[in-house]
Amino acid sequence: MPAKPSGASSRRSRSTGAATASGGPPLSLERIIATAVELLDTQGVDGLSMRRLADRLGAGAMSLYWHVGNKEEVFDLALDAVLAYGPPEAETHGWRASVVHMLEDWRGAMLRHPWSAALLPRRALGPSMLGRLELLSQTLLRAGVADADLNVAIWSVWNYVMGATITRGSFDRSPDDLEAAQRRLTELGERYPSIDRSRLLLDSDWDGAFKKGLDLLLDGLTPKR
Amino acid sequence: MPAKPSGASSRRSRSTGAATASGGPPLSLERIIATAVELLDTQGVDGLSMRRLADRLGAGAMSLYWHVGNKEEVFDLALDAVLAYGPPEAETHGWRASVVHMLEDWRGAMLRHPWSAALLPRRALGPSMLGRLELLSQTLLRAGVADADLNVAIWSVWNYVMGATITRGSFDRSPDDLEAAQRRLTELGERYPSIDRSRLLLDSDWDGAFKKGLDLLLDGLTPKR
DNA sequence: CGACTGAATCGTACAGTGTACGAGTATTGA
DNA sequence: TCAATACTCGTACACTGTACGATTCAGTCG
Repeated sequence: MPAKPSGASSRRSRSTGAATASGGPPLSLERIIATAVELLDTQGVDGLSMRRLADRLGAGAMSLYWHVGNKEEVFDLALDAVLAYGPPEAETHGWRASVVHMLEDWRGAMLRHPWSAALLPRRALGPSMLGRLELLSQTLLRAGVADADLNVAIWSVWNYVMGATITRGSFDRSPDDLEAAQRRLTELGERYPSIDRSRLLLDSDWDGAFKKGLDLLLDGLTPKR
Repeated sequence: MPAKPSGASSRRSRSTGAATASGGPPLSLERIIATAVELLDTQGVDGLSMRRLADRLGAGAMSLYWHVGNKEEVFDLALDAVLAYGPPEAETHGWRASVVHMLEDWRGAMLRHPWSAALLPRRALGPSMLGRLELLSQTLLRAGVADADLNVAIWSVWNYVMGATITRGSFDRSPDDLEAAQRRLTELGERYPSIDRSRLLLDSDWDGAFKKGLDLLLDGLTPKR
């Protein structure tokens, strides 16, 4: 029985060259995850199957299991890859700017990869998310948040970003779909007059609302001086 | 080719009696959905398969498809059943109380059925949710929110409830799991000192934080007098 | 009574899924 | 040259959603 790396160490195929005997470049964790992200981006969560993933890599389905323990691990790694964060080299001015930068980058990443927002809460926190939380935690402390209030503050921010992004992502369907939904609403106008009239499903400045709400939230969470 | 009801009309089995020939009560949309909710509650989203559902109903798998178009419809109907809302008969005092009541009821329902929170953003809005949104909309208008601010206000509240509930639900795993996660964090203490020290993954007064944040949010959204 | 109709149930079959198992191959080190 | 290691992959199994068609049953009409 061979020793699967799966969780740790080796796995890098030094220079085996040779490729997969059918010409393509050799398998590797990096390539697998990159292709998985591609597939997820184009086909959605249900579009990712081990066989399709392997096909796209020019490999047999079972070959993936040398590099990866199971499908869930593919999700975890893809999620973590997409959520990686390197803070900007240019020194940011003040704690507030660095918090806002990280959060908007986070949100941006989830919107670029719409499957990620819905997946994130269902998987354990990976290194990328832990790193972001650590940064957030340190920055809030630096901003003067008391130890006792820290957890509440962190989760408030987390909840805000997740809620806003998941919702927005779910309304990112084609305009046709939305129009259809709104039309259905109008047909039942007697039942839902108010949300029909306000065109709730159609007119929403998501990005503006996000920034505004975030400012308010940060104001409320940090000590007023 | 028989005419499937699936979306409309008939479907009620008048008094066919006879049952399923194997004794159980006859199939019906109500029974199917009720059993689906049971299954989802006990086995989670992945635990619901058409065959298992049919087994539990003492029926053949394909019999379900007389009452339901496909599996997605089962999800939609289960979700809607679980999220139904009848406002309290006792007249509530003021708009604020009625908003808070509806939102806490909503949150309570999602926490009682943990699969629902993660599912809700991925499905179209059903009658129950539309009804809740309509109520929210009318109440906010009554509270003095301007037409132009209405959509932003509604979505802010929605985002808040969704974010808080999805996150809390995802941390509702067994205490053992959480302990393990925290221990892993401590092992990597050098990497994540701050969130390790604050025991972010363990100590969180979700319910208290929810109520507090909601109050703040409503304060910010409604016009100050 | 028999013929007919439509509602409802269900068995079989098919394409697709994740992955356990074990055989196969290529590359390395002794 | 031999053995170990790293890696690939074919086959098989249990399970999924559901298309299709046969079957059963209740009720109505002639």
